[in-house]
Amino acid sequence: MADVAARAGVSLSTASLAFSGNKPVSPATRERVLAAAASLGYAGPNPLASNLRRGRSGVVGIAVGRLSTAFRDPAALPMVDAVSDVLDAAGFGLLLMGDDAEHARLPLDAVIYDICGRETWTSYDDLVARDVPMVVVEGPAWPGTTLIDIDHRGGARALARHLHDLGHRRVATLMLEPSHPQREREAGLREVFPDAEVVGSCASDHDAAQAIVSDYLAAEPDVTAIVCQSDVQAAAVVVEARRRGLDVPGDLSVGGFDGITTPWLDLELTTVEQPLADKGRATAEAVLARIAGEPAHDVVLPVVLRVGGSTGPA
Amino acid sequence: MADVAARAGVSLSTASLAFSGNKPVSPATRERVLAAAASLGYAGPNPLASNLRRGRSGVVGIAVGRLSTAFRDPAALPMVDAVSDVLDAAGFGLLLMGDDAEHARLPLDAVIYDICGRETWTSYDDLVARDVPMVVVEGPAWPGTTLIDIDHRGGARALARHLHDLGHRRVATLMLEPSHPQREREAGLREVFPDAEVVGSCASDHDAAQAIVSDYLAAEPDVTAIVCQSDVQAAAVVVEARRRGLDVPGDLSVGGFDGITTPWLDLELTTVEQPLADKGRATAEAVLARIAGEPAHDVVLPVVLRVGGSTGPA
DNA sequence: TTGTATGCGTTATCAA
DNA sequence: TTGATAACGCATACAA
Repeated sequence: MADVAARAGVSLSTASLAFSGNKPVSPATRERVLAAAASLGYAGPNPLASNLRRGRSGVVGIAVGRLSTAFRDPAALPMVDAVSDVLDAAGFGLLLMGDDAEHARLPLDAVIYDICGRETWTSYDDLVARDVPMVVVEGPAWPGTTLIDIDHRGGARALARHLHDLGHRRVATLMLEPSHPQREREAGLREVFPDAEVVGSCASDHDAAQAIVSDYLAAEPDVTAIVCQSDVQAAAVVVEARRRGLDVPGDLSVGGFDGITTPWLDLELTTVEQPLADKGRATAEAVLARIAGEPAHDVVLPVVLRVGGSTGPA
Repeated sequence: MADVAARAGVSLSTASLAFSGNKPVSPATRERVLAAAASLGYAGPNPLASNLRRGRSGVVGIAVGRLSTAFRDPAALPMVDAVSDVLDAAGFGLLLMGDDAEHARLPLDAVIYDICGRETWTSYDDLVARDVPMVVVEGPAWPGTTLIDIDHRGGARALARHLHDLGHRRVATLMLEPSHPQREREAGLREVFPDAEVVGSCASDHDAAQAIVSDYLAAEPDVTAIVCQSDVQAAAVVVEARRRGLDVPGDLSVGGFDGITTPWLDLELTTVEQPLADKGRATAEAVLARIAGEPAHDVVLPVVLRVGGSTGPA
């Protein structure tokens, strides 16, 4: 930049201003600086130096674990997309993080924990030590973090009531791995069906869910409905039930969670629809606030029951 | 770090070495430095300063466009996962890039273009100007980039021959949007079926594919097989064919591309399996080589035909 | 194995 | 609107 400034006949600081626009520069000077840059093949301020001086990298980490696990469930995508949109607009980029502490050496302005069923993250302590702002999606909230959550319990309760209204009394549930969302949803379910049987628990993965529910249905259980904790699980239950000759919802009602579309099924799932994009936007806004040093309040977003064709009278 | 060094009674450079391990430091000194750091709450070298000094950020961009588009097709995930694994092990992180030029201000050591059907990226010129190494996945290769590709044409040809061997003569193809992979695959198909009819073209998305093929089948075309350019498309064709009362593969054979699993179908697709993880690893290795200033050679990976239950005698 | 000295390329402060 | 100057926090060449 010094060369560019010299070539343009201005000082280094003026050249810097011409690029950053942080203070007014006369159009003529700016023009000369840009021309000098072009003729010297200078592509603009070096991001590394700029980062050091400004104390900011423009990089926000998002901890999702393994991609093929995190994004196997389509419900994860719209949320991350929304985060990305908001951060992009503010000039920040999203860096994918696994859960190893090596990331401590990366220049992160903030970190998002998109919990995905995890309970702990080994990088937490490191980030606290470095004063890196953290935003946690779907809890649990740790000290110093901002929490963006949805109303798991209320959603689960609404779905349970819907089934109860349809006359169901013997209900089972296919759970996610132990986590804050799972515990909250189970609590909501048990407000209506205290004795709901547990089918099993697995990630939000078609194969895993189908295998578990296959074993369960083979034992010819005495239930009229299965409540799942994700639509991917619910779709797997529908597929498996049919494979066993059961009619859905005639013989078995199936409930989901998330509100994604399942185009490969010929019915729409009854599900608890969560505002995925809103969740992402709220997350990104909390991140930006924390980076700016402003306080960020926790958020709990509402969900709505969407009745489809996978549930019917008991 | 100066404070830590003072506290430990060593020089700044020794403290630096104690943290980086780039030169030998006596265990005793190192111990004292680390203890001093702990007692002062110093979490290790500031990444921003370290980055400037070393001329490297540890951040590698990956341009995939919109996440919910790029990762809607499960085939994209294992590849990115493999990239992430290799880069992680080398201390690099993956930053998701859309296609806007704002990313020019981010500290990127290299950029991966995971083409996903795109032909152009607006950030290319900027990155060239900044001398940022670029690796392009599935072409076309631009000047200065390293190309990691698969044998699209050979795979498509093998699938076409398989159908020809089964007696098929009237074959149609459902294409991806215009792109290097699509053109190569079409060329492979036409080596065997020069007159293959075009069903249409769309992204690798279930809904889009099903809509297109629905219109096509409604016209009761005179074909015995449909070759798709992704397994997601192929699954959609199977679903739609059955919805119309056609037996697969009795009335219609369907071929795919990618080699993913489709657990919600009760048959395995006949498909061209590509080495997704190998592709990711090769990509990451090319990135690391280019960052290290070493030459990186282009790569073309082989594919294999995997015969499943979606194709049968004409 | 440790210490001294220098500069990485900016941006911000302040004065002109 | 512009210019002089001082950090930003570290890693390395070199000398000891």
